[in-house]
Amino acid sequence: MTAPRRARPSKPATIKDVARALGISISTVSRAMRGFPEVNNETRQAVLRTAEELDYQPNQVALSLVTKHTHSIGVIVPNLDYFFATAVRGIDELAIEAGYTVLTCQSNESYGREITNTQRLVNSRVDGLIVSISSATSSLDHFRRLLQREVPMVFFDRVNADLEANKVMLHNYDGAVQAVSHLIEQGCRRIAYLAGPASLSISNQRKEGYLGTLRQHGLPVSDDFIVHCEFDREHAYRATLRLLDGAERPDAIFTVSDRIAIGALLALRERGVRVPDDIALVGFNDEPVASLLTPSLSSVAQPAFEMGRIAAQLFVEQMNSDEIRPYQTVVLKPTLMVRESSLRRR
Amino acid sequence: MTAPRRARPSKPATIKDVARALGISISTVSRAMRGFPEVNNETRQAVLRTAEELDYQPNQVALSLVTKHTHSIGVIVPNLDYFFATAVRGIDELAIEAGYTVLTCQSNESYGREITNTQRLVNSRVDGLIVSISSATSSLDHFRRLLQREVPMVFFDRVNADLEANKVMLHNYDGAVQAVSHLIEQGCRRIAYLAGPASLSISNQRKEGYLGTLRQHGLPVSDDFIVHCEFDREHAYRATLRLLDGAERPDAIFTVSDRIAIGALLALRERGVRVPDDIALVGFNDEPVASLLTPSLSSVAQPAFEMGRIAAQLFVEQMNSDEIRPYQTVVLKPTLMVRESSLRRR
DNA sequence: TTGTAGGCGTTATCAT
DNA sequence: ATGATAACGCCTACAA
Repeated sequence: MTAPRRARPSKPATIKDVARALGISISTVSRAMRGFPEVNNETRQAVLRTAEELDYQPNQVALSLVTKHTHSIGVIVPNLDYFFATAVRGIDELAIEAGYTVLTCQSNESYGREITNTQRLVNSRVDGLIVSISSATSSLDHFRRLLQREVPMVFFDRVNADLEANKVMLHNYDGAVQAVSHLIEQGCRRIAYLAGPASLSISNQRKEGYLGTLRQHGLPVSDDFIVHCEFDREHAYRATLRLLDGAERPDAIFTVSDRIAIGALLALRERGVRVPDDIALVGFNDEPVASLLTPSLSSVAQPAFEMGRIAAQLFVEQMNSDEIRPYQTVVLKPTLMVRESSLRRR
Repeated sequence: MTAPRRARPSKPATIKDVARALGISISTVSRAMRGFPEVNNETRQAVLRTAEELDYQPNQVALSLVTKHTHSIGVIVPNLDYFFATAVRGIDELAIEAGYTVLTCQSNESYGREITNTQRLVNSRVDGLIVSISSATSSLDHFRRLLQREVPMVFFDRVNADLEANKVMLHNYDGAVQAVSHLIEQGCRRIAYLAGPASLSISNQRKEGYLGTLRQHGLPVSDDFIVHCEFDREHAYRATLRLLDGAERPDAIFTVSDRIAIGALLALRERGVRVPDDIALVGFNDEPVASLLTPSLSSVAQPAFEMGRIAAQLFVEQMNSDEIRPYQTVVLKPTLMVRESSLRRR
């Protein structure tokens, strides 16, 4: 009785193995593999056949060491919720077309993890980075260092104004304007804003849009109507309860994301507040869940997939041009999806 | 007027730069950096300081070429929906603890993309792969080749019985048993199964559980009550309409996933079928959306995060042991979450 | 304790 | 048309 044995593992064939098998030099193999015109046709055939037989695949690691390119893009996102998963698909799609492999890491909304991810990816010599900044990120030095080295970088969605780099983002201000204008049209006058972490550009840009719209319509603004909370259903739930227990009760809530809107909805349900009659509600992101809620949730849609594609597009362009090009900021248009949660029958 | 100029990009420092700056050899630097005991303390200090100043980070690509290890795991998933995103987080978490970087690729349920992803990751010399098989995958040769080379591989969720490798999966049969038994308890007798693609193990294992339970209760089984469709709301919607228009109408539907259950729910709503009174409904995966639907959706929960962690655990164990170990299959327990969609008031 | 030389798999340069 | 050789950045003998 012999011990169970698996097929003997064979190390991957190298260019040397192919050369030796044919009794020729590795340079010829290299040239044949890459389709250089100068190599004799019969030689080429022989090389290709032997490579096939030996299942020879060029070692990308060795190649990268020489060329300084890995044909890979490191992507760092705070999480993989619906929005980011969709954006990553967009990045992925264009990247593949352009011959790049996408390596996705999650920072988990952690500053430390973001730094670790950044460093590991860079040390693994990805050709560059596409990043959406974590909500906990307090300093941008880890990115600045790379930008200084001209490592190609594109930021998307959660960008920072101080960073000189290519960016793709939503016109967050306009998204808020659409949402709040709509609520005002529906007769709402005391509109609250359930914001995300104060550190995030998207939180604040949407806040500006919210404030601007209120002012434009001559509506009062109050700090009590602006509540910050984490991107998390539970936090949103509690924040909403605080809002309901405040001195003045709002007649509408605009939230920075659908996930937060859901937390709000649960709180409202529990308190027996009718939506939209007592309090109208508008979310942000237009996740598929929005249309499935009862009442269905009005939400500001953003083109996540396209945002990803464009980010990858900018990245590839930056890679391919050796001249120094000015940084671009692409701003995408939001679209308000009106549903039951904000439609008042009059 | 001069053209705008950015700070001059500096190439990353190499071990040579550090050595040269100190007038010592690179081997000493190498040893000092890695904390070898034999190196003189003053030398070590000097090296560390200079490395810091020059911002020297070892080039992982060069390192990999020597060591044959990249300390990275390639993960291939069909998509990044809630289940897979959660599982990837689980993989990520354990991998980071163990010092690995996770590179996630989506096959987009495409056989070709799965092959491409596999090849690219392997050519980039990831240390191994953690895979959930795409629904379109028709041959497993691309994986078999790697297994033969003893490339560490772990399959999860969508596994294949013919593959000799480590696996983590749900007890799908039991999940179906729980769901169907529950429906029978609720008085349902004509229970239909809305299955996913027939090529998938999870579809079929759940089908076996469904059939087994019906037989055990002496309930008739009928092919008309088993409908396959893509993992997609739209397909599920149409499949449900077909089901409703069949000769005999079911009084319950068990679905292979929540996404499909949602498609079914929309079809039922549109036809004015009351859930659960006319037709009870049970989904699979227990996505967060399940509890938010109206009626809230009963669903078989699976520990996605834990599944990911265990997959990574198996991977790391396989990496760290040089003896040939038998392949393991870890089977996790499902839990039925009962909600309104299947609870009949009697 | 430190330095030298060879090698990892590939490409590029210069010969032949 | 093909081959030899240096180089990429690092590690691991082995030598000093």
